[in-house]
Amino acid sequence: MQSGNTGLLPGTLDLLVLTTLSKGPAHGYAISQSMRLLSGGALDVEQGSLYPALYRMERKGWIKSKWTVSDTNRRVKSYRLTSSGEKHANDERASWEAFVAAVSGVVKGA
Amino acid sequence: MQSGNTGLLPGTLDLLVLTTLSKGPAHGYAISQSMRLLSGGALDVEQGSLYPALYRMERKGWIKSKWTVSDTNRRVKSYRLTSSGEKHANDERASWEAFVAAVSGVVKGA
DNA sequence: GTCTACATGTAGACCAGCTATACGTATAAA
DNA sequence: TTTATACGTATAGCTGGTCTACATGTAGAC
Repeated sequence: MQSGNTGLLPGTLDLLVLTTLSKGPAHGYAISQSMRLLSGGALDVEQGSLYPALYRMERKGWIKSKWTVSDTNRRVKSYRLTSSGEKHANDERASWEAFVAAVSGVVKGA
Repeated sequence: MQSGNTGLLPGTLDLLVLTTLSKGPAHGYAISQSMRLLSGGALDVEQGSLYPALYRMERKGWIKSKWTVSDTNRRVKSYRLTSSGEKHANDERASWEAFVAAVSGVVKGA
């Protein structure tokens, strides 16, 4: 069961994850926590959304994974941003901002 | 072939259409033009996206259609917002704004 | 010895949106 | 008069990301 998102996530999840990773490598669980924290609790990305997204992005070469041990002493899969991913994140951020501006244009009237 | 949107539309299209209709009844083609105009050309909603969305929303009772004749002397299907649709539009706008704030929180870092 | 938080993973379904195409009309230009 | 173009509605079929729901397992606290 999720709390915050209302079907708006599609298309934004990649940007969210890539941005989070741009602050440094992290594993899946930590990424979801980080997103929840930074969004003030509004964004609650389920595992069933997050993990498939991570695989997808790794397939596309935007991120790379490596098994390590977390500071909580658990085996975790740590992801880091590739340079290709960094570039893609910038593109996505630009698109997102343009889109928000466009929607605002409509919602606020001309 | 579309120009502006990059997969971000899902979840926002309803809000866009309902908001457009909140300014007065309009037919499909006019709605798409209106959205393009108000977004400064950034939003280009294809017929294959718009018309199914209109049916969906009519099924849900948010809008109502009626065949009329446009000022260009053509048979057009004019849509108007119902009170239920108006309420829903407000809810969607609130969700959208909350979501934008949440994403901004992540993208801009805390 | 049990409970909770941590952590990864996947099968299956859902469904909105995209592509592509079809059909048709009013009006103006050639 | 025929052609072109903007106007206008419609739908079949695909794609693909996300959500639901479940399975599995460990570290540390109590």
